[in-house]
Amino acid sequence: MEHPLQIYNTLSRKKEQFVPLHSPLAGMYVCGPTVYGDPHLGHARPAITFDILFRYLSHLGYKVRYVRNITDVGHLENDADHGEDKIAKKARLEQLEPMEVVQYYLNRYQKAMEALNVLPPSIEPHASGHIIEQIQMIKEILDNGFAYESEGSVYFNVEKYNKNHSYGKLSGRNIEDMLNTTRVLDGQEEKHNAIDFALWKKASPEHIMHWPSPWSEGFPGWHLECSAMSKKYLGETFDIHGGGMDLIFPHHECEIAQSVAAGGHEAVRYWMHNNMITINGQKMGKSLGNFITLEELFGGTHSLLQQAYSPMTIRFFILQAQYRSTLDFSNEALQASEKGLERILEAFDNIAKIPVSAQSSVNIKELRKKCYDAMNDDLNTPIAISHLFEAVRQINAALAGQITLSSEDIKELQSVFNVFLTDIFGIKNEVKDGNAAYDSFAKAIDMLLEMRMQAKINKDWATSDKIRNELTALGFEIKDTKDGFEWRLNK
RNA sequence: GGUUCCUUGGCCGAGUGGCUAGGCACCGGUCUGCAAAACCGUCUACGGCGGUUCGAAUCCGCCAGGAACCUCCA
Repeated sequence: MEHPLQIYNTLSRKKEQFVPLHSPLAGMYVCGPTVYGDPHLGHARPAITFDILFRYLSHLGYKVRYVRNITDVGHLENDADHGEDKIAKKARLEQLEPMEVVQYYLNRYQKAMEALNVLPPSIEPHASGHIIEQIQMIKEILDNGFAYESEGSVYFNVEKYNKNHSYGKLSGRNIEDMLNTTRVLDGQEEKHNAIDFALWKKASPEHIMHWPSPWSEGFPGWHLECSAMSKKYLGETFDIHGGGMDLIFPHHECEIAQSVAAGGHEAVRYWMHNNMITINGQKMGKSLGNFITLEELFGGTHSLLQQAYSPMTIRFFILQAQYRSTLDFSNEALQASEKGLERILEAFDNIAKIPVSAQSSVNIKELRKKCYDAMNDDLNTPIAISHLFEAVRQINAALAGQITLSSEDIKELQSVFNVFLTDIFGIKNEVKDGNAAYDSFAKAIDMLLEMRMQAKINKDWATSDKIRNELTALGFEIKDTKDGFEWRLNK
């Protein structure tokens, strides 16, 4: 498995050669959603980014175990250790069982992910299903002296941990700054220090989700679930941990502290973080209320949207930016992606129609390597896509007879598009793929258009226009070409 | 206020010292009963000022503007 894949490690702040701990196995853990609301465009970014990584590592030959958690308990509102549990609040407001809320939004999340052609992870563990593992980890941290109990809750002692370890190494901040700048919030008196974070919280009487523990009837802190579940499924040390950049602090910083405090060493070898999707230059997110749900995007039902954007358009849009850059949402940008995607898919389809020549008049041998080089450079999908667009121009030129391609080169083009566009980028033709009846349906349309051709030959413009107009009204796009016709069903 | 980062042509977005990414839009052309589409071509940018260098979008400094994190957030 020789490959020069470099990935950017947030911890070292540089690109590093990816060498898994137990090749050919590779383990990756990515922070999944807190399922208390509809998935929005922001959720699509990490899902697609790490889907690409999952697909690419698999393509390179690794046996990848991809764990993406579901947060269904412990994630509090307002401030990390004091607000109401997000799931519980939603359940209270809608008079549902918390698990009904979880199941409802989880179903919607998974449906949206499937539409985006995001492969399901190998394991999708729920925080609430791993209370025992989390309690065990708290015990280890307590035994090692890095946590303290206070009124039924257990807190991580950041100051003590920082004496021999570096709290803040991932996010690049130092504890003194944080002691000076961390706000003191009401109800935090039971913590020794404002920067300490909860491992276990005693449940208040109105809190409906709680479990027994040695300290109180309560629930685990948010940061703990990822440490406990990654350890359970990927081991004490594993390869990649991913998530959004906004999780670096405090979430991932706390994960590092927890792992070290419990097991004596860090768990993660490569930390990867995707950047945010912005709207008008600002982060799209719940707290700002400026998010657009995926359902609204697919249906074009949000007031900011000029039209509906298909899941593949969204996917392609996200892949046209490098994952560590912010990506600005706009109708213009989405429409550009939609057009570009159509063009690339059409060319992909047309590879099969290229006339076979004895020899190629151009050299396409470098294409595959260029795509690999781009992917190996920290998953530079926009560069890889730009190479595919260069190939699109060659495909079109070959179809127009301006260049010639040998059957070997045509096969090579087909193969490169299959590998990169279909397998690695996960781009599919939304009309055709998975539609078993498509062929029969397509032949019926072809038949109608053959009749229109005949009418045209007879200069029977009335009939020819009638067929075109009525098909157009049904959502078909009819194009006349030099010696025939083309059509496409607009979604 | 602290920490970190960003500023590329009409829009999105690659690019880390010399070899003018790519997509979309615009404009021009080809094709065409009409129409639409498609295809081809064109458009040569790097916030401002100064510095380093034979040479800077790319390195350094200052200034301006913006963002993320420091509370939950992908």
